[in-house]
Parts: sequence; structure tokens; C-alpha cells
Amino acid sequence: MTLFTPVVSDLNPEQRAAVEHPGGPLLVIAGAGSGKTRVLTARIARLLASGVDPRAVLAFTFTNRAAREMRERIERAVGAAAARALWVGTFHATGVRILRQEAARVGLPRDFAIYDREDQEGVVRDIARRLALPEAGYRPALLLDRISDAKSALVSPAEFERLAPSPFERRVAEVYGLYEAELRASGALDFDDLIARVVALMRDDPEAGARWSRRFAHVLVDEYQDTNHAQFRMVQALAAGHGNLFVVGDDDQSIYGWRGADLSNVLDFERAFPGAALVRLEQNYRSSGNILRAANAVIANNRARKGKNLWSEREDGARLRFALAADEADEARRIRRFLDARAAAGGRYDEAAVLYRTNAQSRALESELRGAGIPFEIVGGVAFYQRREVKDLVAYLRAVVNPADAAAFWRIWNLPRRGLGDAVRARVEARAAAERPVLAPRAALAALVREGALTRAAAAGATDLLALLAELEGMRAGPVEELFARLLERTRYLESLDEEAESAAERRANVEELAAALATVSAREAAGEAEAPGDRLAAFLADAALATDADRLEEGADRVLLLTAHNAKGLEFAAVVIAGLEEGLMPHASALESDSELEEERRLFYVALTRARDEVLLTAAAYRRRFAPGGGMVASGARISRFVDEIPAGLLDRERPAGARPTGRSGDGDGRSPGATAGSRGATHAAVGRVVYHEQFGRGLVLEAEEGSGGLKCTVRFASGVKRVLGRFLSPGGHDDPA
DNA sequence: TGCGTTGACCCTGGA
DNA sequence: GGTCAACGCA
Repeated sequence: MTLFTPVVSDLNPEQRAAVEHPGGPLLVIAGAGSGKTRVLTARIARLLASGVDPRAVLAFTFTNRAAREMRERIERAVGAAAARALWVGTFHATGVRILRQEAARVGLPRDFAIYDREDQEGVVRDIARRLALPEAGYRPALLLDRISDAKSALVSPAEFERLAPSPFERRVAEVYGLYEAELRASGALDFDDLIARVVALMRDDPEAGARWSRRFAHVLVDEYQDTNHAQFRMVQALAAGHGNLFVVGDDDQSIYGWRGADLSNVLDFERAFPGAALVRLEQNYRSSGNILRAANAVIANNRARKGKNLWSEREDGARLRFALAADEADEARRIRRFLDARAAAGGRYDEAAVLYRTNAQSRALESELRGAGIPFEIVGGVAFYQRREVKDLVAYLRAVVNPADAAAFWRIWNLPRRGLGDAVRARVEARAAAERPVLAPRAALAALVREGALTRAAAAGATDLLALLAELEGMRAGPVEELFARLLERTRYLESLDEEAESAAERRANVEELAAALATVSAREAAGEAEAPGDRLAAFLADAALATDADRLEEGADRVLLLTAHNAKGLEFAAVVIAGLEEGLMPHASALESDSELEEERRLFYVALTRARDEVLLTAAAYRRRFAPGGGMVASGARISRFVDEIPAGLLDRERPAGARPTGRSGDGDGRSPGATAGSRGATHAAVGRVVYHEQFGRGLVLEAEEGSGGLKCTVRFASGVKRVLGRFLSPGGHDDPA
């Protein structure tokens, strides 16, 4: 393949060693900006060039967008036919693909539903209600987090119960068991199942295990540092037959520990795969010398790392800049001015991005940029398929594809209004539970209608619903567009949008976008790409369930991107603004108590910094308005993030705030503590992240500080527990490091 | 009995 | 600013 040769000659020696690795397990430690995507694609291209069947190559990417881009690159190198035959996708998408093929063996309907977070919470909420769990302490989200943790560690409800040390844990185990039963009855899997069920299949079914471990000749994994235990097991099982496992990762960029990512997958790779080779990519091709030095200095503060030193042939470039703003509006203004200045100098907007820790921070930026007429796009927040109107219509499609899908059914059963409410729902659930196996709600409703057990009004509504679903089911074999058009017509969905004021136009546009997305499925079908006729809807729904907002990013539009640091992973920009660099925000308050979580926050900051090629602006706000417990907005002050101070002084220009009150400079009294001056009554030492002393409770760490009617109210972690105390009862607690 | 309204509580990140 | 349960009206 001559197409491919020039690619290899462009590689540095380490990159080439990875690409030309003869076989067997290989761990590539790829620092930020070291060209790992090139290495991965070159590796695949080389495998294909050397005669490996593209159908026998499986590559895991972190996002659907990364999968699409990788496929496109490979297509340019080796042609469309081979690129299409590759298995490239996220763990979840690959899990769906395998499980759809194995549905019968796994005991699933072929078109199983995929429950998203909202569906999951609905299930858990119902269970909690049934068990009469007190709301406080048993929030659905909390229960679900525990269940998800268990699943990504491959712990079953029975095992969970056996290991449960406390009454709370035993309750979780009980909910977990009921949750699993509910999903089974609904023919549904959640995100964690998409991985765990593949592992279980290969472990428990020797024939399937052998077949899939031979199915591929090469397995490749990108962003390996963010795989969890279940994903590790899936990789291990799929590579067991041949041992050709090529993983690329960077321990310094592991930022999904909260989602179960297990860094030991990287650190113990050589133990898990004996004879593994190791290649390090340490030459950075992205960032200027100053940015790279800053990033290296920051990450050097972490202890849990393999250790590496990125170097670059690039010039030093401009120094990084830090600006302390008075509040979040002032911060947004400064960022806007920075963007203005770049534009005035001829820079494109799409070469810049604003990164932040929490999605809520986008609001102030949004209004400032909108007011200034700077084009921007927010990535994240409410993703397209999570919007109400889109979810409503997708729920109809789900109900058509999978009649057992309870979450979808309950979403649409009274939409539009059919006079069906809680009372009827209770009867449906009772009817469903009266049979073994338990009936799907839709079947139970049909039974109630048949038995004449409903009031006239409820029966009329139910009949209308069941007839609509039956009619749509009858259209499944035809074009998806026709089915969708009929759905809109019969539900009068667009008309119902008009009734609700200003957002109607936007919602209507979203419905149209959904229609357009469905049309592309039909087009793919026409081009012979779908697996089998009639599957197009199910395939579309699986894609929709796994789609993220970041996947929709397209090149070419000239706008500034606003996104979380998590979402920025894998991207790069000429100029990067990192906003909200305050203790309690970045690092986030929830991480201040644990060394390992704090190190993860530092890695997140490192990831953010290393997105930049030429220019970095760091910002913080002395006061930030936040929603607080107790209700309403309060101003809360904080210290400047420790991460800013970890950047060597010579690399960083600090700007004074317009009012020039807090200096934000290290070393001059409490100047590092802008929040310290929050209001006249504020105790200067009681800022987030500070160690303080309390007469009664002793030494503690301030987790939160906010201005209340009685002065500065602080949430402080003492040895005896977390307490809420007034700032004036606190005194300085000595050095910053709570032993 | 359904439905609209009110009030309590929440909020890190995301496949 | 958003969600959800409780409440009271039609």
C-alpha cells in the first residue's frame, strides 16, 4: 500500500516503534499532544496493509466522534470499503453491536431498549416508593450511583448484598436487585449492562466466549486510562484468543475516576498481560514551550503517576496569563475582551475555547458573549437527545420497537393528554404484577381495556393510545419518515408545542432536526449499510441512546466553543481560556478532602492546559453567585485555585482586577484569598480550602463559605464531622495542609 | 379523578 | 433554574 508509506516516514522513532510493533500486548504511554491519534490510525492502516482482514480489527475509542474521525482517517489511507469493515466504536456502541447479535443467547429481545440516566432514575424512584424508603438519604440519584459503581465493578446484587457492611448498603442491595428485575421485565439494558453483559456472556457461555475471543485478530484501545474494571475485562476477554492488544493511554489524563475508571488498568498493564511491551511518546507537537513547561510543573505535584517529561521543539511563545475578576460577570467580560482582541488581530473564533469545571458556569459567559455578538456554541448542558420534545418523540419510537419498554411507555402514555393519570397507573401496575411472568404495562393496560375494568373516560384514552401504537407498529417495515410523520400527525405534537409560548420555535426546530436524523438512517439503509431491513429504527434508537452532545461537534463553523474540561478531552485549540480557577470550583469542593480526588482535579486542569497550542488565559472570580442550600442565590468567596500557584511565576503574567482590591498575588498577606474580603463581616481566614480553628470542634477544613444574613456561613469539615458554623467563630488554623 | 399550581429541594463531571 | 411531590380546584 503505497498510500500508507509516507505516513510512517513522518513518525518519530517511538511512534514508529509503536506502529510497527510485531504483535502481543503493547502499552503506549502517550503524553498530551504526542500524536497518539496518528499512531493509532497508522497502526491500523499498517495492519490492513500487511494483509489483516479489516473485519478482524476492533478499536475502542472514547467518544462516537473519535470513532467517526478515526474511521475517516483510515478511509483516506486505505479506502472506504476496508474502513467500513473495521469495528471502531466506543465500548458502549461495541457492546450494543455484540449483544444485538447474541440477543437470543443472552435472553434479551433483539431490539432491547437502552435506558438512559433519566429512565434509570425513574425505575429507582418507583422502587424507592414501593419500599417506602425515606426520601432523605435515599435519593434515586444516590442509589443509582451505588448501583452503577457495583455494575462497573461487575458486582451482582447477590454479591453486593453479601458484601454489604451497613443497613444502608443492604437497602441498596435490595433496590439493586429489584432494579435488575425491572430492567429485565422491560427488555432493557442500562449503560453499564452494555459492557457487563458482554463480559458475562463470554465468561458464562463457553461457545460464545471462544467464538468472540477468536473473532478479532487485533484489539486496540484509545484513552485506556479511563477504562473501568468491566471494560478491562471486556478487553481482556476479546484479546484472549490472540493476545494482540494495543492500548494507548496517559495516566496523567485520567479524569473519570468518579465514573469507575481504574488507573490500575494502566499501572498494572504489564502484570495483567505478561510479556507486554512499553513505548513512551514524550515529544509534544502541540503546545508552546511555556504552556508545556507550565503543564509539566503542575502535574509534577501529583504522586500517583508513572512519571514522564514532555518536551517540545517549539519556541517558548507567549507567557500564560491570569486574570482575577470581581465576580462571574466581570470574569465573562474579561474573557469576552480576550476573544475580541484575538478577533481584532485576525484570529478565528473557532481557534479559541473556554473551558470550565461545571456546566452552570456557561450561563454568565453565554449572556456576555451573546450581548457582544461573539458567535459561540455550548457543548454539553442539555444534550440533543435529552431535550424534552426529542425524548418524547423518541420514546414513542422506542415503544413501537420494544413493546415491553416501560420507561418509554410511561413517558408517552398520557401524551397528548388522554385522561390517564396516577389512579389508572396504579391499576395498570397492579394488573401487570398479577401475572407471572409480570406483564409489560402496555399489555396490562390492554388487558384492563379488554376486561372492561376501566371507567369510560380512561378506557377511551387507553384505546386511543393502544390503537396509535398498533398503527405505528404496522408501519415499521416501511420508510421511517412516513412513520414519524404519522406520529406527529396523530399526536398533534407540533400543535401542542405552539400552545406553550416562546420556546415553541426552538422545540419545533429540534423536532425537525430529529426528523432529519431519521432521514439519514433511511438513506444509509438505501445504500445497503444497515444490517437487515426493519432494523433501521432499532439501530437509530441505539445510536440515539449513546449519542452525546460532544459527538455533534462539527468542523468549520466559526464560533467559540464553551465546554467543560471533561468534554474538551481529545480536542485542541490555538487559544484556551480556563475559567473559574477557584478553590472549591477547580479543584471542586467535593474533592478537597481526598488526596486521590484532588490529584484527579489536578489532572483535569492538566488536560485543560494541554489543549492549548499558543495562548492560555486563566481566570478566577473573587465572588461567585451560586445556588446554595437554604435556597436562593448567595455570593460565595473563594481563594484562587492552588493550581494557578503551581505554575512557575516566570511563565505566568498576573493581571490585577479592575477595582484592584484583592491582589491575587501570592505572598502578600491574605491577598491570595479574594473571598476573605467577602463583605464587611467576613472572617479573613474562612475561605474555601482554608484550614481553620473552632473553639469547640477544633481544626477543620472549609468546604464552602457563603455570605448569609448573619455573616459568613461556612461549611467546615472537622474531625468530628461536617458542620455549618459562622465565620466569626473561626480563627486561622495554621498552615494549609490539614494533616 | 385528572390537572394545574405551589413549594421544597437540588447542583461536579457523562457513556 | 429545574425537577418533583403535595395540594386543592374543576
